[in-house]
Amino acid sequence: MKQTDFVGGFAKGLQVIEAFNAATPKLTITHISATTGLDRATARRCLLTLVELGYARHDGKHFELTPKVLRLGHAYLAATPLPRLIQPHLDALSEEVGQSASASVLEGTEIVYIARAAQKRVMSISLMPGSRLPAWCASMGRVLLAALPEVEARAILERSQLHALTPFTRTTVDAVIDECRRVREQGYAVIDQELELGLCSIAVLLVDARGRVAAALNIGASASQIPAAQMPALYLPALRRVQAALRPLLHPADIRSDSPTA
Amino acid sequence: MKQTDFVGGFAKGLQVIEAFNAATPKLTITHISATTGLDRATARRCLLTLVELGYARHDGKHFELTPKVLRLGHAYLAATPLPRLIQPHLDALSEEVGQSASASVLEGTEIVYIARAAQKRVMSISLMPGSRLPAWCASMGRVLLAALPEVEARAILERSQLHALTPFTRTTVDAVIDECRRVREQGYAVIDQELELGLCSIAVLLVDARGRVAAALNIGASASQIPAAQMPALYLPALRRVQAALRPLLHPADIRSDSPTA
DNA sequence: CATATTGGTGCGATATATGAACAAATATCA
DNA sequence: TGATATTTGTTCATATATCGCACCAATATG
Repeated sequence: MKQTDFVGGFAKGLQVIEAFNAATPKLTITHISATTGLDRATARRCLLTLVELGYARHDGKHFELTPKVLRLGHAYLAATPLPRLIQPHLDALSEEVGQSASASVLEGTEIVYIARAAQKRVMSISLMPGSRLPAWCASMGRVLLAALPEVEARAILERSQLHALTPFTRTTVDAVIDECRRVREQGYAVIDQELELGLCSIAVLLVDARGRVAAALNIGASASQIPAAQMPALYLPALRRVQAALRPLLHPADIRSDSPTA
Repeated sequence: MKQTDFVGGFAKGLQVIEAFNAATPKLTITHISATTGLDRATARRCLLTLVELGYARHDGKHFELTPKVLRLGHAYLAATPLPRLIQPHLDALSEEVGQSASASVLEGTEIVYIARAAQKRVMSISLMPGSRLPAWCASMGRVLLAALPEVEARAILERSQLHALTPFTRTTVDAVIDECRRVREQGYAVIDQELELGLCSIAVLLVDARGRVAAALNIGASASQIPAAQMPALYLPALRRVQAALRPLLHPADIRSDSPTA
């Protein structure tokens, strides 16, 4: 990439948008400047630009995003065949088994939800397209990691913060790699309350006609209701059916995002 | 706003992201240039910047967005109290009545979904946070328009393309304004297959403790299953209950986006 | 009340946008 | 098919706009 083919102001502006999150819904210029590492003057110009375009609001002191920024994320969901292709299958699957079904792709050390059909909620946070979870302790993350060459999976795990989210969480790179081997052999991953107490899930890969990984598919359930050990028997047939139905429909170009290791 | 407080490159880059949509998932430089009105050289620089940052991919010919752009839209959903406040109530409401429940805000001539709890799908398109529908023919749009001063509502309608989406669609500004008056009096809006055949819905406003409009709330159902005429009797009590539960929780600052009339 | 922090401003150095020119690829037509 | 026209992607020079710094004013903090 040539130096002259890069619009610095654009990159900085995107950084500013991403500086907003649950912990910091309303931000001051100085706060943004500190979070992004941008100069205060630059952060201010980006924020005022966002306000001018209607993507943010400013009450004189704090800035906050407006619903208009949803246009941006929605541009992906609307433009990309993959989520739209998968969604109806998720709806049907979710209704058939009476549990939530989701699809996600790997991005860096996290999985990003690209489609979801929710049933009664069992997780503490509500997931939706765009939501992110750490790959190493989510069922879809496990199958996606297992699909990578082991050195790559290991590299991603090394970059992850493997802290225990529950007493059941595997917290070492080797433990997760071992589990990924088993996942690769059996063709699915089961998570038993490693991400959140009371939650278990089962995931499989979605591959295209040429066997290339397009996304992951899962079903989540309440652990008290459906013990993890029973999940393969209960849900694997349905997951396999969706997997088979989607295989010929997935286009090779829909493959994972391969974001730079920034 | 001072000329020097605007980052042109940022604004142009955002235009480029929004140029991607369902009709045009993969775009060439020339296509983007034509859509946005930017010079080919400028469009190219923005696209290469997106690729460099991992928000887009480039196969030598076409550009397409990656799931990473979902981070941007999600920044709003994660950072703003309103959707997170409403979501659990939608989940409960949706489960109680066995139909899909959604919340949206007005943005320009459209409503933007900010939260949703889906049941079995009755619409042809799948809605999710970030999805947009024309305000004038959606139940939530009607209550939001009805809440505006009539001149403002009229101005928005004048800017809308009021074409018939079904044989039942109201297609004149005056007809919609009349309906808005009735909506304002009765405190809810019912749409009977004006947006899509077989789909009807009922909506109410969500207001904060001081009576200011925060969002709209609706329940949608299959028209063959639940005739529109029965919706108020069936669903209004539940909607009113959620409305009342949320009123003290909504903060005045969460109010609608007020995007510039660009 | 003194001090630290924040928001806003002006300016020079530097990076970007622009439109034309060129090259490569693609389409069109005899 | 082969020659020509058209479209597209890329490069370049230069006018222009942005960046980051230093500085000032206003506000918060102790």
